[in-house]
This record gives sequence, structure tokens and C-alpha cells, in this order.
Amino acid sequence: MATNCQNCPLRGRQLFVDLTSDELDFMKEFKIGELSVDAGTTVLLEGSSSPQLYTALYGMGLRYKMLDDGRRQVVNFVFPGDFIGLQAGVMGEMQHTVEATTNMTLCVFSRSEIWSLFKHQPERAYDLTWLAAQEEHFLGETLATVGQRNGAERIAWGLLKIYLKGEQLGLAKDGVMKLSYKQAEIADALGLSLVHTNRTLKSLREKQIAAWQNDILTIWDLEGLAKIAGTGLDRPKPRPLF
Amino acid sequence: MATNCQNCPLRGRQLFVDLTSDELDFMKEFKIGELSVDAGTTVLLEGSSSPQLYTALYGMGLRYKMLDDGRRQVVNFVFPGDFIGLQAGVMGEMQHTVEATTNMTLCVFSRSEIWSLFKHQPERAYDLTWLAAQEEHFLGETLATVGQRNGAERIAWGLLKIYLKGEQLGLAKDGVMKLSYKQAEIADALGLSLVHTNRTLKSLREKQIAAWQNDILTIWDLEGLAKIAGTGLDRPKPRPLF
DNA sequence: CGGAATGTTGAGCTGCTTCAATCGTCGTGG
DNA sequence: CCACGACGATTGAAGCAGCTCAACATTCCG
Repeated sequence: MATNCQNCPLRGRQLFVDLTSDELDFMKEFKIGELSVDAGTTVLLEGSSSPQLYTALYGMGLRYKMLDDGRRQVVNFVFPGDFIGLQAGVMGEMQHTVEATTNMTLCVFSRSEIWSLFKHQPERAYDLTWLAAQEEHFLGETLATVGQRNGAERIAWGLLKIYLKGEQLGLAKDGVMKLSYKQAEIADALGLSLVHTNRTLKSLREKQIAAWQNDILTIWDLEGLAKIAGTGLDRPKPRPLF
Repeated sequence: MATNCQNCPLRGRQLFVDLTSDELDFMKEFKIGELSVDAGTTVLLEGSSSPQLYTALYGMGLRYKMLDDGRRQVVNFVFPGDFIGLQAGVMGEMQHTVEATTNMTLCVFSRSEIWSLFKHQPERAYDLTWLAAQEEHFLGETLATVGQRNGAERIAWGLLKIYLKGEQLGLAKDGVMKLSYKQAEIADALGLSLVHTNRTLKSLREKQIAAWQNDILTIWDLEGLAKIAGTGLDRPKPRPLF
């Protein structure tokens, strides 16, 4: 049976701020169903104008853009709690594709309700804008990484960000996290070739800093990782959940 | 004397959608003043929580992030009509620095009014979210460029985007546009070294495709530029103006 | 068992970086 | 009025980080 918002498994996790009971009531109305998809399914397609919006509930996925000649840029990774389809929601069409890389369950919202949210739930509308600004922030950090850092720094940065978010989500513990992606996907996220990504991961493993094999990410030396990445260990700030 | 919103020089330009007279009235209240700064001034500082938000009125600038070791990523270029400080407005602090590269005039808004905008002007709040989603879209395109395209493609892509936006803003005409940046800034925007940027620009010049010298960008072969960039010639969509 | 998908490793090459020197322009102080 | 220094653009040269090509290993699944 579908989860209802009251007992949403994501509520209460460190990454998210609490909802008022009013907001919760609204969300129950806003949510129109649940969607389960297999690994490999395209949830939203670049250029399409889906009538639906989603929040990831279980599972992982990725957002990517394709260049005309087939090169792919992974824009980011989708984890539980991530809101999917904001662009289609406000701009009318998706600017990137969203694909499930594991089996996923998503909460479904009706796009047409977005406007009523702005009209009747200014707090929630504000939260939505907050999320958009947050996405922009993270994309900016990613751009700085891909534009300025070298291979080792990029990989370290990527693993670190993923791990810290996983921690706040309750998906990571004691340096261990399930991470169901392919090396090629990390490579396409960081602007590196697959071969170089593979070699860089190997080097991190040999240095006893972190290993990522068989879909399991193991961090042995978080500080060492942060040092290579050239960044701090700040945890992501709590954010609104839809 | 300060411009008022009615006779805002930006209204009516192709890039922007019209405001209703209601919205215009609100904007007049929302706007609390005007700010003129010299070239080189830092308008907003990464990590700060400015009580003010801005819309660029005249002049150009850039947004950038610094890595801990001093490397700089230019996140994008600021043109007239661009809204500055949304992140500080909703998230409480800026995630990048905004600097004027020419003398600039900016409309000033009070950050504390953002909330009243959500409360009383849902249409404008929606527009704000639209802008945030648009920024996210553009950052995603930039990320794809920096992550996937080679030097020549990146430069071509960058010049093309700038020129097309300039056209819609009335800042470019017949292939000519004033573009007051340094080569180092384009380099830092595209993740290339200054030297390589210089050489790539030279090659575009020698191929009679485009030249950018003495702050003047001249496009001789727009289609050729788009072909190198690996993208189309789509003009930016009209967007809300604040 | 065969084939497809993913990961791993070797080898050679090059696009881009880094270092460094030169040139032109411009504002400043003597 | 000229010398000086600062800054940005330009060009040469050398080196390497990361790419491409290619072969092989491993796992999984029908």
C-alpha cells in the first residue's frame, strides 16, 4: 500500500526540516499517488513536459543531458527526498533526463497543482524556491569542480559529497554506503574518461582512503578524502521535503 | 535621477515578458533605490547575507566562486536584467561572489520584502521560481559544456551564448557587441587556461568566424560558430523581469 | 555455454597546461 | 614630457595529465 505523508519514511531524517501539520495536510492533498519503476527506466525525458512531478522515496537515479553528438553529462545523482521535475513544473519542459539506476519508488504530484501551491501555500512555495536555489548552488559547486579541479580532486570531491549526503539521509553509516552506479556514470558526472576514472579510483583504494566496488562505497579516511578534494567536511544543510 | 519601473529601460526588450500594471505597481514598491558602482566593485560576497537584492540595469559583471587554494570558477556573466542575490534572498547567504566588470547601475530591493512577495504576489513569486529554474537550466548547460566539450567547442559555445543573449537584450546588432571582460575571465568560466583561451580565440579569428578584441565581439559566421559549438541557434526564451 | 555488460590494465599519443618572455597601453609621479 | 610600473594580450617551448585504442578479466543471465 502506498505510504501516506504522515508516515513518510523520509520524515525525521537529519537532512530534512520538519513540516507543520498544516503543511502535512496540504501535502497529502498534493500527492496523487506513487510510482514504482525498474532500474534503467527513464522517469522524465529532456524536452518533454510531463504532467507529473515526483519526489524520490526509495532508490537512486541520475539526471543527465545529452549533447547532440551523443556525449553525456550527468548533472547530478538522485537520492531519496530529491524533488524531480521542478523545471517542467515551472518552465514547462524538462531540461534534462531523469533515469532510475536502481528500482525506485516515487511520490507523484500533479503539475497543475503547482500553481495552487503558490496561490494558497506561500510557505510551501517559498520552500520550492529554496530548493531551486539550492540546486543552483550545488550545480555551481559541481561546475567549479569540473572546471577547476584535476582528476583525483574531482573523484575525491564526488565521493565525499555523495557520502556526506548519504549520511544525512541515513543511507551511510560507519564509512559504508550502498552506491549503485557504474563507473561510467561517475566519469560522465565529473567530465573524466572512464579509463581515467577507473585508475583514479584504484589509486584512492591503494592509498587506503576510499574504495568503491560492487556498488559499495567504503570510506576509510574521510579527512584524507576531504584533503584531496580540497574542501571541508561540512554536512549538507537541512532542507524542505516535498 | 533614479529610473522608476514604468520607464525602466529594460521593459519592452525582446528578452523580457510584459508585466501587468498590477505587477508594475508592486515592483515600484518593491524597489527601494538604485546603486551605481565602479568597475571592479564587489557587489555581493560569497558567504555574506546581504540585506539587499538587485537587478542589473546597466553594465556588466560576473559571478564566481573561489576554491580554497585560489582557483576561480566564473559561474556566469551578468547582463542587464539579471536578478542578483536570489540565493541570499531565500537561502540566507550568497554562494558566489558578484563583481562588476564595468561601471554598473543596479535596482535595489529589500530582502525582507521577498516574503511579502510570496504572501501577496503569487504571480511574482512564481516568476522568481521560474528564474531560479532557468538559472539551474543554464548552469546545467554550462556544466555539460565544461565537462564534455573541448577547448574550441567551449569557446565557440560561450561566445555564441553571450552573443545571442546580447541580441535579445538589444546589446548586440549585426554581429557586433561590446563585451567588457578579460580573456582570463572567459578562461575561468570555461575551465581553460588563459594561454589556451588566447590561442583558441586566435584560431577563431584566423578562420574568419569570430573575433573578440578590445572589448568588441564581432561574429562573422554565426552558423559556423554554432557548428563548432555543437549546438543550435535557438534564442533564449523571454523571461520575467524584476 | 555463449554473449552482453562492466571493470581493469597496458601503451601510445595529444590537447592542454605551465613556465617564461615580449609587447602594447595606460595611468602616475617626477 | 618622459620614465616607470602595472596590467592584459600574445607567443614560444616543453612537459604531462588525461584521452583513445585495445585487449583481457569477471560477472551475470538467458
